[in-house]
Amino acid sequence: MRVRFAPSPTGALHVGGARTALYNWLLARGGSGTLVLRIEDTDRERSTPENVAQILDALQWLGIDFDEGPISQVARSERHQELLQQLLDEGHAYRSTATKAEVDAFKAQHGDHRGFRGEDDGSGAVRLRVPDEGESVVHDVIRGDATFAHVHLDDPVIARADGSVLYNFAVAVDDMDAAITHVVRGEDHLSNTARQLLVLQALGATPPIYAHLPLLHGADGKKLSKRHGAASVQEFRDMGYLPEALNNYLALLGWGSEDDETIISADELARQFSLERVSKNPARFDHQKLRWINGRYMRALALDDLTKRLETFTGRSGLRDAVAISQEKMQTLADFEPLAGFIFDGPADDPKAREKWLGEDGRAALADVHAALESLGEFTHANVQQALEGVVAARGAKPKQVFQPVRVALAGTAVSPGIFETLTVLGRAESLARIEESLAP
RNA sequence: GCCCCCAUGGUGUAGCGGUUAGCACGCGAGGUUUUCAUCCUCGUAGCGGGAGUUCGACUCUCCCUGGGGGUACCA
Repeated sequence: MRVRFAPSPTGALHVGGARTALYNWLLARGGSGTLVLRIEDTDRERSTPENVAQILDALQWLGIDFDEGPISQVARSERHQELLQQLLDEGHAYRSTATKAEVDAFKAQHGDHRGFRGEDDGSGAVRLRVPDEGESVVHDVIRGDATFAHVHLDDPVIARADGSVLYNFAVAVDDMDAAITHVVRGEDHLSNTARQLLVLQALGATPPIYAHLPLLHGADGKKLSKRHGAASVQEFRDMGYLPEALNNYLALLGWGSEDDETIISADELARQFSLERVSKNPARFDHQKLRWINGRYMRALALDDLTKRLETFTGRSGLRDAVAISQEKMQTLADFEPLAGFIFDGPADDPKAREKWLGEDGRAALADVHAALESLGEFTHANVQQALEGVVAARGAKPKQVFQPVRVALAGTAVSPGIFETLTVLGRAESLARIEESLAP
């Protein structure tokens, strides 16, 4: 099996593209297949080296590696010219100067049920001759057969007037030359497949097996874009998602395992994945579920691993202790700063929290805590806990009446990791200093 | 306009002629709990509509409706 992922470098890698890449990768890794990466850069206007770099970066971050490539499509233009000339020589294609307006006029004249057929003008763009009779059938592993009657198809332009080839031609040729056995791509290419089949046929080549994946939509059912919070892989990375979580979520968007597992490792996915089980309907991207899955992965990570990722994500260092007491409270890497940033930056400023918990009673409790901690022996979790619980008992208060003022004194907010853990991580001196700060008039 | 594809709760999916329509997220109610989370329990909600085929349709066929894609000298 030889599969390929062929992104167009006209922008960052979209999560839809990431899923396509993932499915191809799973296919290759699940069997003993080969994954080829090809950059579809025939659109010289919109393709940029920066975008290529960005796509490569996104794939690497996701852990999607390839066996061959990246192959630049324009780098193969000599081969494209050769085959283009062959089609011209054999009469499968012709040069036409017909403009869009002329094509429209032709169709208006012949009615809606007649595709455009041009004359050989000897110059202009190259169009592929589509037979009037017959039909092209896309045998799709996921959808079954999709039949396209030739009468409805216009003779497609396969090369510009300057001779540079267009997508539908280049793709067919490159897949053929790379001996691709399975073309797995988005459903937006299904209609184009009929044209590619025609190119392949003119070339006398045997078409690969096709599988068109359902498209990804935003929560509103519209095309997924930045408007929906995030669309590119980099954006998800910046939002604090883990690549393995994103992969896991993406795999499940449009594919269901036979059992009902939700958290599935890449290895297991590769083992189970099959095109036959890919869903036919478009899927809406659900950020909440991604968050939940991400949280699961965050909690399952070894402390050192999570620490490393958070240090990379935040640009901080020495996070281990703070991470240890925050791990089970985070769903994304981005949750760390608001939850535990106070440990390094000092208390946050939350007037409402102070007002609510540092009133007369709160400050009295805080004073008791200060005294208890000051005279405490070793400043360990167990001792700290005992001390605070002692204050609760002595004051005849509810735990929260003592703990929350302490929390606000330390964190500046009413939310933080466990209070005993936080005190322990902060250490006696820092803890007392912050409490004194809150006690000061 | 024309061509193609799709249709199970709010979301992602399982189901592949006979099921109390399963699982997960979300949501709701409880429990655990020092906040927030986590965790546990229970609950909520679905086969778009209409004709057929069949003893029997979520499942097969057709139509409608809805959604999506294509129709570029973009990919």
